[in-house]
This record gives sequence, structure tokens and C-alpha cells, in this order.
Amino acid sequence: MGYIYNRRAASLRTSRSGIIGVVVHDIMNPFFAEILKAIEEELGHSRRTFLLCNHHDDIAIQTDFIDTLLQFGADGVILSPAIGTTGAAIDAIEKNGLPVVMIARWVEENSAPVFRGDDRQGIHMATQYLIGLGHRDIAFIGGRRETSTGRDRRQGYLNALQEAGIAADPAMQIGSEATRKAGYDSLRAMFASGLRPSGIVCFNDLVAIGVLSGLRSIGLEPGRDIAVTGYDDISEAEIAAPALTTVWNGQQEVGRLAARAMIATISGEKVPREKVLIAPQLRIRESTCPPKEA
Amino acid sequence: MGYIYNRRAASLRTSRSGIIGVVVHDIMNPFFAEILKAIEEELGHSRRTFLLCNHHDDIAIQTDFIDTLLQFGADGVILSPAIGTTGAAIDAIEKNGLPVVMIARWVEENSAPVFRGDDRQGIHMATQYLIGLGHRDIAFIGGRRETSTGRDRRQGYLNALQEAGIAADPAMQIGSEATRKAGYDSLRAMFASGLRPSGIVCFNDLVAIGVLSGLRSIGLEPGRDIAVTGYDDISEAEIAAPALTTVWNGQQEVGRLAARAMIATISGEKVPREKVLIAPQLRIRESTCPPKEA
DNA sequence: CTGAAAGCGCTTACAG
DNA sequence: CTGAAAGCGCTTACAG
Repeated sequence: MGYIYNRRAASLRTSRSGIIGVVVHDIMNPFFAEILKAIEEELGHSRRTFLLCNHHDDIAIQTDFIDTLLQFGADGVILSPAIGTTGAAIDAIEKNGLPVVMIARWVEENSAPVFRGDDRQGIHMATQYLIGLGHRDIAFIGGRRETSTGRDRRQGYLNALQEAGIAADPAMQIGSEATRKAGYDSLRAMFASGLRPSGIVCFNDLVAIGVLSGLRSIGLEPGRDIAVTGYDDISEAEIAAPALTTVWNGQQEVGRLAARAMIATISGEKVPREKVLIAPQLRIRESTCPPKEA
Repeated sequence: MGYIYNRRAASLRTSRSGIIGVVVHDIMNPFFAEILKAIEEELGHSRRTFLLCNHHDDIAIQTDFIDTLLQFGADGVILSPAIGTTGAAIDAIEKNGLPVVMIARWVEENSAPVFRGDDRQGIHMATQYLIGLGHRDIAFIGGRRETSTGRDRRQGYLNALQEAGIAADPAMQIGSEATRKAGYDSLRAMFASGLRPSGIVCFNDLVAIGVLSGLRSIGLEPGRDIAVTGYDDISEAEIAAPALTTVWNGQQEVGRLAARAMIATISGEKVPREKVLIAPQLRIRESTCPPKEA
């Protein structure tokens, strides 16, 4: 009754804090929200506190936050690294006694465990599906080359085109942030510049939802006049109009596995330092159709 | 170089932690994300750490989190209280030395400072606008009676109908969670039950975006066949197709003012324990039109 | 088995 | 003005 346990004192004594940091670039992206939910469910009963950080790909924010975690003696950090994070930076965190598990993105030259979807294969599947419907003029919208996901997904798209003997057109590839607004703007910029793809592979569902809006704003009906695919299969994909053809990215798996690896590491178990790829799954809905001329 | 400042030790000694808790029901709602951004900007340079909690209107999660804040000796908490939070519960938090500032929602019988938009007036403006366009069959979708926002917004809708001499039909009022999915499902349920409003006032923009999708899924074009209004004016409202007529809810102001009140309180200043209402602004876009029969 | 003491890393009030 | 000591509230190793 009325007694308040002082965790700072306990932590000072035991050098364990019960804090786990979770660092992503955008909590508002339902993809991360779903990962977070899985992490919370997995760790929920262990009386731990989550310190959340939204770095928005600003490395200074990430660095500050990691410092804060070290100052509070956090037990570990689950991290989707910001653009510009070096392998040496991750090494330094680990050397300071803060275990690292990465999600979604990975960083070269560091061997900490990584859990993520197989981005290259997933976008390959989406692109191949459009090609199978008869498309040859396929654009790729969204994602930044500075991130591993941006590079991997673009590569999956390029691979699928190449296998089908379709020449890739750099003008048909617009990199951007992974937001609805970026999708909307990129789509309109693409059509304003005179390009007329018959199908569009989007970096993720948010971009795709912005693209659906952008198409409507210029009088095109997605799923009838033009095909659009998303990526992630967030819950919004199913209720989009038209319902979005997309690729499930295994966010629940990513969250659960990352949380387990974190717990095991904190408990002192030897966790294999490996990169785990979740197999993606194509989800066909209503936003895709054969090319209109066909 | 390599030295890590131990904030637990410092905090133990000074009994100040630099931690500020921020508690909302749904971080994924862009409305809260925008408030959060404003709070971060306002407090950004003060080297404070935010502990974020998503209570999803589960009072147990909120209580647990407040306990955690007390255990870590947090300096204050900015709170959108979960359904079921009593005035006595807020009193107890304050008595334990944790200053409280409320946002968005408020709790009766507690006098802690509150910053929020004027929900009743805002929805009144949206409803009145539809009435002015000639609508008389106006539905209200979304929001829960258990929350102050749910009650206030519904009351604004009812007041506007009454002033225009329109009888309110309980069947035309569907309460629900404030999500896209709830909007989508509620809209379809309403039409499945045979109701045919000519205009729909939504609890917030997320619900309205779900309603737009739901209307399309049953072959109706929002902004032409039926009028829809949102609430909040999140950034997505502008890029929705059609662009959403909505009411700006002052989220930046709410965040900024709440942060300032928190800082002032922590610095020992006397902060007036008052309820501050931000004046809403109607934003007319493309999702509204006169009734189709008119 | 029980209970008093030491010590985690800071800050601050106090002695020199 | 400088520097050693006390103490924040826990946990744990140790003495009785």
C-alpha cells in the first residue's frame, strides 16, 4: 500500500534494468506497429519496460537514444538501423554491453542476429505475378537506395524483369520515402512526366495506398485501368478500395523471433549470430488486372 | 571517450530522472503521432527521455505503465486517459508526486490541466455544414460513448440536428473504435441494414477513410453520391481520394501547450489547473456534396 | 537460518 | 576554493 519500489536503486545495484529499447524509423507505419505488437506479446509477461524510439532515419536521433539506453543500463536493443549506421557503430554498442538484435534492415560488416522478410524474393514474386498477367511496362515506386530494404526490393524487381527479358527503364523507378504521401506524389510526378506504366510495383503498402489515391486523382481506376501491388500486407491492405494485392512480409514472425532472441541473449544463452529470412507470401486481391490494351 | 554517464545513479541521488511519460490509446493514429511530434519538438532540447505507452483503452496496461513511471521516478506524465480512468486514480498519481497533464480526453472530478480541441463545437460545424448543403438524413459513425471525445462529438452532432429541427435517429448513430477498419465495417453494416443516409459525419479521419473505402466497396462514389466528413485533419485527409472535408483539431497546439505546461510544472512554476479548448477549423474539400436527390 | 553491512555511481552539503 | 564523505534505495555476500 503506497510503497513504491525504486527501480533505479535496484538497477544500480544489480546492473540490470528491465529496459529493452526498440528503435525503428517510423512507429506510425503499421508494419512496425505489428512487429511491436508481436514483441510486446512475446515479452509481455516478463515485466520489462520498452523504450521506444522513432529515428526517422536521422542518425543523430538514433545515436542519442542509444546513449540514453546505455545511461539507463538497458538490457538490450531491438533495432531497425537508421540510414548511415555502420557496422562499427553496432560493434561499439555491443562492446558497451548492450546486446543488439536487428529487424527489417541489416548492416553489413556486423554479425548481430537479424530477423527480416526476404525482401528480394517477395518483390520478385509480385513483379513476376504482374509479368504473368501480361504486363511489360512495370514501374517501381518507393523505397530508398540508402536502405538495405530499398536496395533488396529494387533488386527483386530488376531480377524479375531480367528473367522475363524485359529491359529495365530507370525512369520507371522512382525512389522515395515509404509513406502514403510519397506514393501519391511520386505517382502524379510519374504521369506528369509522360510515363504510362500498365502496372506498378510499390515498395510497401503505404506507398501503394498513396498510389491508389494518386491514380484516382488523375482519373484512373486501379484494378481496372492499371495494376498495383503493395508489400507487407498490413491490415489496411485488405480494406483498401480496391483491396490491395500485396506480399505478406512476416511481421508477426519477425517480432516474435527478435523478442525470443533478445530474451535468450539476456538470459545468457548463446544465440546464433545469423540472419534469418522469413519466406514471403503473395496475397492476390483486386488491385491487379491484366494490362488494359491486352 | 568510452565513459558512460550513469543516469540511474544520478537519478537516485537527485530524485529527478529526466523521464516524461506519454500515454495514449493508439500511437498509430496519426492524430497522436502529430501531437507527439509537437511534444518532442517542444521538449527536444531539454535532454529528456520519453517513455511511450499505448494503452489501447486497457486500463490495466495504463496502470502498469504508471507504476513503471513511478518506479523510475519519472518527472511527469502527459496522458490521454484510458476508458475507465477515474478522477481518484489521477488524484492518486499526483499525490505520489508525478505531475499529470491531460490531452485529448479529460476525466471528471479531477482538476489537472487539460489541453484538447473543442470536440463538441467541431463536430457541430461539420454537421451544420452538411445541413447547409441540404442534407437531412445524416448518420454519425465511430467513437465510443465511454470516452469524453465520443460523448462530446456525438453531442455536437445531436445539437446541430436539433437546431435545424431534424429528429435524430438512433439507428443512424453507430459507435465503434476510431479506426479505418471500424469505419469500413460500420458503413457496410449500416447499408446492409437498409439505412440510406445522404451524408455521414465521422468521428475522425481514420473512420472517414474507412467509410470512403466501404462506400466504394458497395458501388457508391463519396463526394458525388454521398457526403462524408472526417475529424482531425491528419495529413492523410488531404491525399485521400476524394480529398476529405474535415475539421482541424489543433493537434500541434495541443502537443505544444501540453509540453509547455509539463515543463513549467517540473520547474516548479504554478500552472493553472484549467481546461484549455483549442478552436477547431472546418476544412472543406471534395468528399462533401449536396444530397444526390436534391 | 537471520540480520547487519557493504556497495552500485552519482550529487551535494560540509569540513578543511 | 578544494576535496573527502555521506547518502539516495536497493541487493547480495557475509558474519553471527
